[in-house]
Amino acid sequence: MMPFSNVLPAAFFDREPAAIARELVEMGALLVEAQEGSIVAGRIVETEAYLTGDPACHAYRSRTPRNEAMFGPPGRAYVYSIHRVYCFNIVTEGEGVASAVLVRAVEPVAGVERMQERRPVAAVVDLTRGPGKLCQAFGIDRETFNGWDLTGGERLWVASPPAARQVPVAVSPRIGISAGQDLLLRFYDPTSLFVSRLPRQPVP
DNA sequence: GTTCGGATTATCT
DNA sequence: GATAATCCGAACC
Repeated sequence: MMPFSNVLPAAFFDREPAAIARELVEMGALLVEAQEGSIVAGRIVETEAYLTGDPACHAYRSRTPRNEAMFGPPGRAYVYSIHRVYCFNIVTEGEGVASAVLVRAVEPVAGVERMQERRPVAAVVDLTRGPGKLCQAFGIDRETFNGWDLTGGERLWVASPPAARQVPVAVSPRIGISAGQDLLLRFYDPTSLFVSRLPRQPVP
């Protein structure tokens, strides 16, 4: 049996995105990329939710070719490029509702050598700590994977872990946005070395 | 057609 | 922590 085959179904993603973002970290969900002869997997340790009516959401202003995938059914991928880098999101809620969960970091579980082929860096921690980095390590690009059905268990999917677990979850504002900074929609495992940024120090 | 800015990263101090 | 790199997409004219 193929490892990491407990594929999360569309129903899991047909819910409010903040709850999904939190649960993916809490349950230790796995992001899996497989082709013949190779498999790459990582535990999701950092996510952000982007909601409808949220000024930081790409679909806040209007429906455009760029954000089209976010309006699709739950459990699809929304991949976009920024500063010449790809970011990977999972579309949430029903078709026609534009919301998503951004996966910002994973902790490698399998296929480190394959990741290093795609992203030659000295330190393993630099393979997948950050949204652009993990896309490179997993071979995720917009052309192939924007709109990809992640619930089919083919090529790229999200799985629940082989053994149930409860990961601690910390909450903070989202990273790198100018609007919606007051919302606490970033979720991460505070014990993971693969989280992209430590919490900002409180301002006195 | 032109302008503007970004859900980042690498590299510098 | 600060900043340059760098280019695509969206908005506006």
